[in-house]
Amino acid sequence: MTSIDVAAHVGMSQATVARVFSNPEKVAPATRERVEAAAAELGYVPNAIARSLKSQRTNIIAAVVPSVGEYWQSVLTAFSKQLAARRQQLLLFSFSDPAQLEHVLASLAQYRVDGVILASASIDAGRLARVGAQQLPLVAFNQPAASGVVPSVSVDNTLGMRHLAAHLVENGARRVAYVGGVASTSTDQTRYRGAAQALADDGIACPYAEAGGWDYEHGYDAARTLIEAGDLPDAVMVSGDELAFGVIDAIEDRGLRVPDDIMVTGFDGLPQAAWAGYDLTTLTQPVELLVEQAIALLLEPAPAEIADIVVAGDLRLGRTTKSSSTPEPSKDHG
Amino acid sequence: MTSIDVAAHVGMSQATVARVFSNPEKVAPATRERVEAAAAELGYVPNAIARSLKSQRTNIIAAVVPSVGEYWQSVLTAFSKQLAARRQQLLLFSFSDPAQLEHVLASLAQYRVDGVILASASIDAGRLARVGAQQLPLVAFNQPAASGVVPSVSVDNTLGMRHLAAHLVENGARRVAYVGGVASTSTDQTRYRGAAQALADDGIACPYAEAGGWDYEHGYDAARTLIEAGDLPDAVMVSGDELAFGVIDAIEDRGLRVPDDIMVTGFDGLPQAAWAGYDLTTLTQPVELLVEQAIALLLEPAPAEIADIVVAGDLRLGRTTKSSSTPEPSKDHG
DNA sequence: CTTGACAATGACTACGTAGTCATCAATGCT
DNA sequence: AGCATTGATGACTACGTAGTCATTGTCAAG
Repeated sequence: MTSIDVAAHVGMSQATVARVFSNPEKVAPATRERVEAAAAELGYVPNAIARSLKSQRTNIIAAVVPSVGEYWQSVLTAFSKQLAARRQQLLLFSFSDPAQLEHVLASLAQYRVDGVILASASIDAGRLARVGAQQLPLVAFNQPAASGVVPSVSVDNTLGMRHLAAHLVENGARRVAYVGGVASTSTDQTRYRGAAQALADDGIACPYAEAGGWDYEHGYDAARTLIEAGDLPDAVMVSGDELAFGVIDAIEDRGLRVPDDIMVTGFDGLPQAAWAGYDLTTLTQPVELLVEQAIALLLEPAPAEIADIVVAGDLRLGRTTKSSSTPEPSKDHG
Repeated sequence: MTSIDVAAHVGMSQATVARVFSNPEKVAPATRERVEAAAAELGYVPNAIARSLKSQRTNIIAAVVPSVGEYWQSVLTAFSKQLAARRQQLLLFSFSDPAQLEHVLASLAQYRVDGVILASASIDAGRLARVGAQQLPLVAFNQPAASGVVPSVSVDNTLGMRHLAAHLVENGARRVAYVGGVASTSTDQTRYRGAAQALADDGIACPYAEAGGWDYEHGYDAARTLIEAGDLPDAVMVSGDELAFGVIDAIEDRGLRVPDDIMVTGFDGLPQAAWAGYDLTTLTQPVELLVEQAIALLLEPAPAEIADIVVAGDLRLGRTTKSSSTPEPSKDHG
């Protein structure tokens, strides 16, 4: 079924049929109705492939997203929703191993998408620059390393961790440990920096331990190692919520209590953080807002210089830290 | 950059350049190398849009998936991975409200995708039939209602619930309540049927309570209502894992213990079910296998009759039910 | 009644590729 | 040497649409 078939059916030219679907206001109402009726009858639907070839716009945005992790899944959902509202489709390129990225980016290039969202902690600046050198609109999502190299949108990792650290110190933390995800990622680095700096202001050290991944299991294992090493901290700051869930479960499986023995903070603000079973103190990322900014950066005419949008998150207070309303009797001063 | 530009650059015809990228074995090695070198130099990448128009194959599979829910996210991930392995791309159409489906399916029709995966509990048979009437390959994923109407792949809901019910009865359950997700969905109906039938075989009733949704909050609220009504069961069977997490937290928030006071079973086998914090007894869906079957159904030549693949899941025993190794002293017989 | 303006429509073409067929050279065979 | 076979390549075209330009018809102003 093509526009030519419909045209033949109503005895008009293909051009008129095409106009009915692309510029309806340029067609006489009576004509339009006849064409629409015929199209419905014949089951004609415009071919987006052909339209894309002619118009050089696909109305498709590609998202390059890690295939694992609760956080990325929620981001993906937000993108899919907001793009749908803008009549754009989402072509998904997921990868589980950074090594696959080359291949993913190669196959991505074939589809002449209108823009690309690059969301992964594990792309280095060099590769980013190479991708950015191509013509197509691009935005890096939550990748501090991309700042200044390609247009990017991120939550303020450092500020967020500062808030969490301040909250911990206010509520009695004196010995703090940090559990990172993957030390080589800029996300991990900026988050740790925020935590370490804020704690240093209060004269508190913040030893870093790398979990080696961002998932529950890595968090669980890292916490177990930490506990077995003895010399327990009174608070653990964790680089991500999913890791933090593992940390909490490991602590409680060892018979210790959260927050009484050890306080725990996360980062991301996953839906699960609000679940009663965890009720995690964390930094909630304004995902909808971040996504909105990212899409705007892609679809609206780009500014002259490379945009670098950084948005602050919100502190979420849960049961995994003591609340200031029931302050711990402090040891050294009122 | 087009194949014509590359052809001009090496002084050959466009046809030869195109062949290098589509049928390399039909081009002399020397020629191929020259073309490839020129393409790399000029940054030429074949245009998938044009190729699709010409070849009438897009190498794109559309997935219509609800935008909410842990379960669907894991399914989506599996599809994206396995399709990538088959050199297919995934065009994502997500929707949060069944009312959006009409619009989603309409915009889906414009992209001449090679196949469609329809994954949602909330599509009725009538609509399914209408979609199936179109020409394009289609497979319904985990939608019992689709059975016989369109090709479909599902986990065996009824059998799975039978296993769970048997496990409960073996371990002392005598009064069982059922918490469903959305009663009007075929998924909910087939699951409840399995539970009710298996329990009826042992002379146990299984009153159904509808949570009204599939997420944590609905599970929490449903369990709270159940508890407040008094007359507590000794086991609750829940239609989905995410619901079950809410049920567990609600039970424990009321000071009751799982499994000692009330046992809980889920369904799906989400990653979180294995988390130490919940360690849920559930029916693990073989998602990778289901997805593999679904893709095969799409990409391989369809059989004459409408395929209806049903795969059994695996029972996962967690701490939310008592284990038969420590049997409860039975009340009426050995 | 003529002319200019404008609305509605049609003829034509380009978008970039891949498949069909034709052409031509080189090879193997009798 | 003559001929069939094979391999490599080029010319050409179709895929389905949307934009450009030309054509036709209508109407109002002069």
